[in-house]
Amino acid sequence: MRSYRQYCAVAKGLDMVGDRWSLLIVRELLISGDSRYTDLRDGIPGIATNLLADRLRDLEAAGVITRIEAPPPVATAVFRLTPWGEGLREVLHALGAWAGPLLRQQSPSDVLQSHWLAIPAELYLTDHAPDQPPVTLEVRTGDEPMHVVPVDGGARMRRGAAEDPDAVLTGEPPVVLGVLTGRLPLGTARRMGGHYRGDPGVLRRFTPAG
Amino acid sequence: MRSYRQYCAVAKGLDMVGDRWSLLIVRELLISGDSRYTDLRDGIPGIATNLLADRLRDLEAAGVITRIEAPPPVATAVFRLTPWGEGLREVLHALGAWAGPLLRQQSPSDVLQSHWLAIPAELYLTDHAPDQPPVTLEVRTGDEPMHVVPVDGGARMRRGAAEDPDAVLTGEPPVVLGVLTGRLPLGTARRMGGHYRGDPGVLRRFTPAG
DNA sequence: CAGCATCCGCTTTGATACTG
DNA sequence: CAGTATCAAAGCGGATGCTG
Repeated sequence: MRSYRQYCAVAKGLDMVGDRWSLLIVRELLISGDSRYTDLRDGIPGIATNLLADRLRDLEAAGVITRIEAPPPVATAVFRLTPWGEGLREVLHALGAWAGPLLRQQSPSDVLQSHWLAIPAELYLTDHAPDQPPVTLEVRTGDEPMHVVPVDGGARMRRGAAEDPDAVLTGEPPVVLGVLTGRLPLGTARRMGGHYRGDPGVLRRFTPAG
Repeated sequence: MRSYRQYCAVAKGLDMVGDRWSLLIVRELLISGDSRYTDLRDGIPGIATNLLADRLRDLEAAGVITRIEAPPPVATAVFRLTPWGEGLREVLHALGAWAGPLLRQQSPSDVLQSHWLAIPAELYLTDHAPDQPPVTLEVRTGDEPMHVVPVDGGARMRRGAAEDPDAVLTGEPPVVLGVLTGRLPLGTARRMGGHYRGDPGVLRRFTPAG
């Protein structure tokens, strides 16, 4: 991207990550950690392979990511956020929180990968009972199951099904997201096709307010 | 901008404000409030006039800004952030904070408008003595003077010179910014060409830590 | 003059094909 | 698997022209 050439923090930040696709690459690395080229391509549907290669070069040159070459036994290289690149978490959280209302309806042409929900969900999820034994909430929507677990005072949303979930939340993505963010009471969510099985306390432990 | 077509808060946010120049328009409206077309053009050096018109249309269609038509006595229309658009303040703050280190050196080709400093500065400035009578710190760097005043517990950076400043900070932009963010002690700043006149308590009242 | 719209050369993107 | 190569289409940047 051509620099804005403005001595301004916002403009300088955009010089680094304002290119199309760049922040979505950062999103994938924030959610999934170290990723191979094909992991990134799969996690960012729509990106052209040449642009992915271009952006990875740009982001590495900017110091946002590093390319970790594989250890000798013919493995494959992975990409990782630098500590500075990790600092973009707050930017993506702010942007995700701002754009949250746009997720209330889902366009038919929108692709959904369940792990993307981790960004808006973790913004709202907490652990209201950190001294209690840990519980697991499985979330089923989109292309793969996810599960929420308490992690030192907060909550994290991880990929995959839970081994022995204490509760399971199912439904269309906007409904599931509404429940997780505390915007939709369970009763309303049920009327919208949502489904909850297990101890309601599990949900209350993680979600805001009521 | 072509939509990413991903059911993801970050992607949806970028669909709205990910176009080149869009967030710089928001920056201007956040710092300066209601602005006319030419105010925006002057505050965003480098933007082509047709692109400014395009982006204003897009942002209005997205619900980020509104166009306020002038009152009858032939005035001129102004652009204003909607309440939702104001929510981008947190995004720009996060991005500005992340990109802060990039402002430690100023490239000779960078344009500087002093009011842009308000974003990184206000991130760090507070009012440590809200019950004391208000004081004013004038900041002279770049193309126009600015001044810092306490505003209910926090601090705001406003355009223009102060009427009767209690202290005046002068220097090259990276030095002034270093002092305001608390990164550079005054002694170090002086060695870098910075200049401070007035009660040192005024600076301490606003800046973090020491 | 403020507030655009049009035109044109250039760069970036998107889609697909191909390669080590 | 991890990219590079190619090329049409879209977007950008800069200049200029038009309209109240």
